[in-house]
Amino acid sequence: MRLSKDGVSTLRDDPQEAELASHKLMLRAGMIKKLSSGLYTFMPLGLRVLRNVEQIIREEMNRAGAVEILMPALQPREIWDRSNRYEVMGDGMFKISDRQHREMVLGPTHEEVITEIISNEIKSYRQLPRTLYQIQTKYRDEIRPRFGLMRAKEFIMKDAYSFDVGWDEADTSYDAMYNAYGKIFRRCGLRTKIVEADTGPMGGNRSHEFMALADAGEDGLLECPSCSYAANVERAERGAAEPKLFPDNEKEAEPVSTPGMRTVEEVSTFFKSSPDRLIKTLIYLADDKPIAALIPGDRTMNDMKLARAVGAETLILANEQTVLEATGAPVGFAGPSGLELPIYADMTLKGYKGALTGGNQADTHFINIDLERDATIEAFADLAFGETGDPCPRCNDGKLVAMRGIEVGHVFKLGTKYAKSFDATFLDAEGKEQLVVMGCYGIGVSRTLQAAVEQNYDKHGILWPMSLAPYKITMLGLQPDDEETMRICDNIVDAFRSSGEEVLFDERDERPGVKFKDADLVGCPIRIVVSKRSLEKGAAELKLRSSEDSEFVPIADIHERVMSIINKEMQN
RNA sequence: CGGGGCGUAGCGCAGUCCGGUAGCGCGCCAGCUUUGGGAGCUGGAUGUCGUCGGUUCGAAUCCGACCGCCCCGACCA
Repeated sequence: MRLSKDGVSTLRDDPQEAELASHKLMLRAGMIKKLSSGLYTFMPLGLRVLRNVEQIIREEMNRAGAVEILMPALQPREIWDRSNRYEVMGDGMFKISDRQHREMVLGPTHEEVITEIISNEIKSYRQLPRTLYQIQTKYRDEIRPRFGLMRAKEFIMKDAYSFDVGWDEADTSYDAMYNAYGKIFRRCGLRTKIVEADTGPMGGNRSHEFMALADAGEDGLLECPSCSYAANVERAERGAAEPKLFPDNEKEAEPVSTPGMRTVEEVSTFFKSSPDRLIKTLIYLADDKPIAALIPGDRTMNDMKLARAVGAETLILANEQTVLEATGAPVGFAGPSGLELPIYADMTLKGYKGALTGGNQADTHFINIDLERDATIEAFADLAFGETGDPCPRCNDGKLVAMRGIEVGHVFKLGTKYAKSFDATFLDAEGKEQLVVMGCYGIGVSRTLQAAVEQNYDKHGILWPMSLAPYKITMLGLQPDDEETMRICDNIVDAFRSSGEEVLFDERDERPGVKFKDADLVGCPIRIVVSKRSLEKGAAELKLRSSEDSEFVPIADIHERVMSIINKEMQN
């Protein structure tokens, strides 16, 4: 590809719209262009990277025994009614209608379609197991699209679906995908962690997320360095901690006037105490009934954990009015002592003595609270988000470490949820009708691309892994006016082409500095410079994007030399 | 949905407070010089100042509504 006429345009300044390094770089390098919030065009270079990710996925999916198909993005409403997800997905789906006023949705995912198709297709246990996949555009009406390709309204996804005769057999299919995912992300040059995850609205009983590690990631995860435990922070358990005793822990509880002291910060400053000495009391509506939930003042409540502990279908934080009715005090002064509500306390509060709580009365807090002496606790449970330093739930000596990641893949064991909705059954060896057991497996293809940038850049631009680079080789011809230089460049390009490698050839009438800057920005891993200076030595200059050093290689050797670098790199 | 910020040339921005008919840098076009890390000089083109309405002799600037983009998010017990 010749740079002078293919319309690749780079930007010198960071676009105002972008915040994340990867987002800025993709825009600056001309890989993507925004049409509107959450909607992006893949420009020539970006599209080539996307195709490389897709190709890696196809190879590993096929190797794992999955078969590619392509389903419609546009789907009739009825199949979403059958699985009961038209309501569940709610505003997360784009809903449209055709000219007959028939209601349709733009598919955010394809469990419904695949199960509908497969329910007619599969009749006998002899046809199982099967795993089908597609690479396709998905549509989700995100609450807040952000960070370019990271969270878009329209994005490219690889989704796979497995069908098995039973639950144990489904684990085999699950493991095959799990292993394939590991290979895919490794080949994409990503550093990932595999974490236990919640199944959420998908349903099912086993689930892992593949997280590309990045400080800018939207997801939190916790890992134990001593054992293999790793989980999404939404789900991560914590090991038991030592009970906390604060000063004056044998004294009687006593009300103290705390005018206007509502926040943890205000109260702990007022009492010259650490925030964890204050027991935060939050009022929730659990299935429309008020409950209280307690956590240490320095912790954050995990609503999902609380809902599970309470056994509630719906859980929302109470509004000011409800708090006033339930506690007799305005927001900021709730406490467990004397509270006539079911009280759920975080497990770390067990044995808390000498603590501070709200007084259930305006401008009042209690000191010297012994939680189990001064309040009636319905249950102690793991309610708060885990944090760095919390004990590992699986091993004795481990301390959890928090990190952030980008969710690039997610695998679910679904079970029979969709099979039931779509009557997807087969006859087993005894001639009995059985429900197929399903799994589903997603990779954010376009997100993976951006995650790769987020993990591989420096102050000059992108450093593409060899496997994803839009072109593995970029060649700069520094004297485009010089016939001899151009002839040699063309020969080099032709030689690589006959080896199957297209070269990004910068033959623009630009000064050398511009070409160097753009080459660094675009981030092709191998750079060849052909110039008068190099030709005096009968050589081309070879430099890797990842290295500071360059060397002159005789023109006659450059092809072989570069191909060996590529081949070596691509084997990893 | 709530809170905050921003919309002025392809990109990055000034001008808005205090109304007088639009500017800077980069990029683009032409010419000359230059040619290994975002060149210099000269000349030039490019704008419904987000949209609609209002106030005014006069609006990028003041007022109102709307639209778009970005960031944060029940922060509170």
